[in-house]
Amino acid sequence: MNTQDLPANILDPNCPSRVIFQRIGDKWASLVIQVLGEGPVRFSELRKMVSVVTPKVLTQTLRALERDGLITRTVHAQVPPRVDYELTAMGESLLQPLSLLREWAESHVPTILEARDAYDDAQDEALLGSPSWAGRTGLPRG
Amino acid sequence: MNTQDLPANILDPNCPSRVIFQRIGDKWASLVIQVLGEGPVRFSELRKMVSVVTPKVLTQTLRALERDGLITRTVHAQVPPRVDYELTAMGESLLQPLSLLREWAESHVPTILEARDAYDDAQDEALLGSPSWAGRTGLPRG
DNA sequence: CCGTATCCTGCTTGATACTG
DNA sequence: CAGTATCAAGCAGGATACGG
Repeated sequence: MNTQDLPANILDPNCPSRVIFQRIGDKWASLVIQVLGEGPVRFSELRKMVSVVTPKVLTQTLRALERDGLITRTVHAQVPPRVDYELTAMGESLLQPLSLLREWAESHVPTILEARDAYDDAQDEALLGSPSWAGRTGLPRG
Repeated sequence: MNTQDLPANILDPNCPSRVIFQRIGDKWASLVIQVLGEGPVRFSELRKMVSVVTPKVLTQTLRALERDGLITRTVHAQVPPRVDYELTAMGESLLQPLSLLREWAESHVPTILEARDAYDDAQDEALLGSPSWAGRTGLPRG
């Protein structure tokens, strides 16, 4: 497998590479990964850190990540049950590309938000033809 | 704006950075971006390259990317209509983090697929207690 | 050629309640 | 504490048909 593969495969929805993109886009998965990037965390802690996600959804997320070999689940046989989740080596290796993406996001999100506002304004004007009425938002572009 | 922001914001589902992750996870958006990375492409070409996606869905994807300021839409007033889509500067800047992610995916996907298989096998055995029967049929739990 | 208009379906997400 | 079970809602994605 070389990295010079023709671009045809990345256009194939069946391309397994897509599974990663799915995980990234998953509402909670990427959050969990980044939290676990700082060390093992137990279930209840995870729930608290990731703004009160319901246990069902968190479990689904964790199971999916475990199935993909990105995290491990360790059950401590104790009277008060304790389960720790931790990144695997592969999971940790995902931290870097994820970080890069997060950095890109943080630095470009303001521009994106402005672009959306401008786009929506343009749509409004196109529909009405008369932008005489005062702008919706107090945020002019530029 | 430093990059040392407390990790609290990345855990907030309201954090605007999430919009990028959503786009990445979008079924067609990241594909379109990577296709457009090689130059402007017109609508029908895009449809062919990205394995026959329906026009509605492709339009949705393109509109969303345009609204975010990641691509531009250029209409050529011709007898046979011609519309070209092209990455903006910001869109191009997304190419690199995206590429990194794709490379990570391509190099780890085999391991992930193995992990999934192992996980599913373990589940089957846990349920049955007797893995004597030959390998799965490919369909876990009809 | 480049879309829009409808209608439809499955999956993701979640609220709520219950168990070892 | 760490989940599972059940039910319900919303929305992304898509099939099909039609319009500028």
